[in-house]
Amino acid sequence: MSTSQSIVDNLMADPQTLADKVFSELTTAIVRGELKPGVRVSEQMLVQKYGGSRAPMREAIQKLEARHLVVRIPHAGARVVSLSLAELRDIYEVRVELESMACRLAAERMTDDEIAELQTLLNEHAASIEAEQGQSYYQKAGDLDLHYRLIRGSKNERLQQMLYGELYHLVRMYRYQTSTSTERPLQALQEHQRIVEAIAARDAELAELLMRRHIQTSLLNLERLMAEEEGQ
Amino acid sequence: MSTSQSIVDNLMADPQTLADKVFSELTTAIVRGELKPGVRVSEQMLVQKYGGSRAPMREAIQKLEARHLVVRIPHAGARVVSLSLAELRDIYEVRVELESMACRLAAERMTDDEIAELQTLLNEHAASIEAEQGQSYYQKAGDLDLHYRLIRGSKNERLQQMLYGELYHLVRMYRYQTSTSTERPLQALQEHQRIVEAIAARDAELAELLMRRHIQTSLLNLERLMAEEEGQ
DNA sequence: TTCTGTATTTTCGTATACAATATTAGCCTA
DNA sequence: TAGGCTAATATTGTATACGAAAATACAGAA
Repeated sequence: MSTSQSIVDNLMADPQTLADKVFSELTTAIVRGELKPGVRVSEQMLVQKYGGSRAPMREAIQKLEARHLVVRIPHAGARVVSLSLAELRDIYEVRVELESMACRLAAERMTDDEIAELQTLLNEHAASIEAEQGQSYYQKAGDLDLHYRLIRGSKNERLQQMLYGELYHLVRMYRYQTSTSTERPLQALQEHQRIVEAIAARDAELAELLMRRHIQTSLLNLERLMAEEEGQ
Repeated sequence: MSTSQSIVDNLMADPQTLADKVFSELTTAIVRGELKPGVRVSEQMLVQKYGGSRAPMREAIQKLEARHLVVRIPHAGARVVSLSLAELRDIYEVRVELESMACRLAAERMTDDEIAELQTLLNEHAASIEAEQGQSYYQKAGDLDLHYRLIRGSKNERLQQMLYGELYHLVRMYRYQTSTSTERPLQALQEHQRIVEAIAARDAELAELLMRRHIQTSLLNLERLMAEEEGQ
């Protein structure tokens, strides 16, 4: 579990340029909900916050735009992206397809050692839930950790880029915002266990199916939470 | 057929800024192979070519990076992306999944009118091939046109963004470069016809399957062409 | 009070200048 | 002659300045 946080949070190992550093920090801020959807992100503001001049700030904002974390309008500036429920469904629809695909490929391509590591990871999660010490944050980190490993297991670089770089930030962003409540950790763990079992059995089709259902369930969950939040 | 070219080539309707204009032109240049893979794209060079100052050129290059059309290394500059066969396979693997998904959704979500337009389009293609007047460029444009319409038919904005913005430029780039030869237009047309038939019958599963095969065939074709070119 | 048109202010798009880094060419040495 | 080191060059990263566009505030009229 010691590596979970780094895998989840460290997205840019060594920012060689100021623009990259700002981009990296802004990304985490947005994903964590410290910068809320719809909030303006002006270049001047970033200069005051991070120092330096406008040029690198502008570049950072453009990088955020490329990852769909902000929306930029010519001459009008950038705002933190604000997704409608319909857009979130679109994202999940694509995510389901890509991640279940990744799962299928993982079942075909992961080495036996890598699969063994998955099982170890799940045991740790189980212990963590049993002891109820990890709390929801670590459980979520653990959840992400497994998903990341499976995606990596697809051995398809482009697929990994699309899932990490395009979709996951947005998904995480809305999960952070909605799920202050504990997010059915036990059920999720059991689903994970079944998925890993299928992979261990090299049953690609089943693994794909189970992952598809797993993510669809989490969408239903997210919709419920958003509806509740709306109702408040 | 009159709209084909605009759909295929016009990617930015009205570039409100110089950076966007340069980005737009560079994109077409790279996709058409006028800027070959591996070629350096320096800011100074763009200033000389398009006028203006470095700032907007820099921004254009960053936009290209976001679309994976150039690779940028800090302090070292940008080069037109050069894909290995393995990377191209990764891209196609993802494309197969996303586009067959789009096809499935199209079968479920397109209106009857939209489907009727597909059939009209195919008739035009058939006539064009019969007359052999269109030549390979128009046939390719027509091929793309159908794919674009199906993707739009998915009614999933994010899916469209990913296919257009992330994958298609790269796919087209390598198709332009390899396929000087006529690219099995008749066979492709027949495959298209079957796909549209399935959509008209609202048989989503079949439409998905046929599209999957269609793209896999085109990958095989591309690999053959690249191998031939390698051999020269 | 609410809407609209205008003026002010803010912010962005672009131009230019300087600093830091990587590339390249040339020289020296083995 | 080949390889490595050094200096010159070129290119990028950043800073600052100015013009243009949009957001905002305010005043006046309905």
